[in-house]
Amino acid sequence: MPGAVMAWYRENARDLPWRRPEFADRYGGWGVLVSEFMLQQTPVTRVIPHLEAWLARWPTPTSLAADAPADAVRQWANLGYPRRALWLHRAALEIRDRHGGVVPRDVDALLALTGIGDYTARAVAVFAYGERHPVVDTNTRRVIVRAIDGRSQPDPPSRRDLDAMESLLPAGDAESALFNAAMMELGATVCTARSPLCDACPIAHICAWRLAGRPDTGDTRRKQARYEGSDRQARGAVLKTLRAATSRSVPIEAVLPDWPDPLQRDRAIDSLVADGLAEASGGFLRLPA
DNA sequence: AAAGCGTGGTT
DNA sequence: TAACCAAGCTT
Repeated sequence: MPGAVMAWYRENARDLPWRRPEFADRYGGWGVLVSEFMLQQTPVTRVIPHLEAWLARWPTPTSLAADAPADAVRQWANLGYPRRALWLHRAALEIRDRHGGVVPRDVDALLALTGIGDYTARAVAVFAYGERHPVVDTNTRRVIVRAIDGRSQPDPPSRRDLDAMESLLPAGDAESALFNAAMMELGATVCTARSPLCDACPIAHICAWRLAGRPDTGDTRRKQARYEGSDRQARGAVLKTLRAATSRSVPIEAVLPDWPDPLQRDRAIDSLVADGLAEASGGFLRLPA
């Protein structure tokens, strides 16, 4: 299977900034690290412009570390999950203080950085430094569960995913990096969650799920909670006003004065402060200095 | 270990 | 239109 997927990838990979040879100098350890933070749960097409702007402003971890977390949260804009901006800033501090300003290539050192888990650590080690590790994201998990297990949707991430991918990995470093990227790409563009394009799939002939008639095998994934009216929506609205504020501090009574549920607004402010995404003092609220 | 965490595009 | 979906991580 790896051979067919890699051959398909060579012909069909999307033209993305970090894949362009002329941008290779921008996508070393730091460029890949920033891109992977942004890509955690945010679609590629929304990430690209923000990624280029971020790297233009902060071309190194040390340059980001020299600015305030508030600057990172503002620059993050509407990418969503703003604590990623906070965590990325924290990781930059850790890289400056523990690694001399150089993004580490060792998976365990990467895992020890704030905001980096099993996926991101291996993605940096493999795509930035060419090491040989299994890189498993939701796309790869979906391809594997369909092709091998014959089911329609993957289970939540687990240690087994890494083992399954490891057993498929080609022997060479460069080949294994290509295969990791190819599996993600196949899941992202062909073996999609909702309407897979099996006619365009390079491994349709050996796919257990397709050969079984694409049964709906049930979905063990968690359902996403309703957003409209949620605390998350309230947090998002509070943070949006803090980001937009021209003066850096906002009187607390001026934050969402007309929010339908004042208790929910207060809860949102408190939780943002608890998360370090906002600071309250003297009746004012602001992004973290 | 299950739940919480943004935002916007697609179906 | 409401639900689904998107290169996950932390507690």
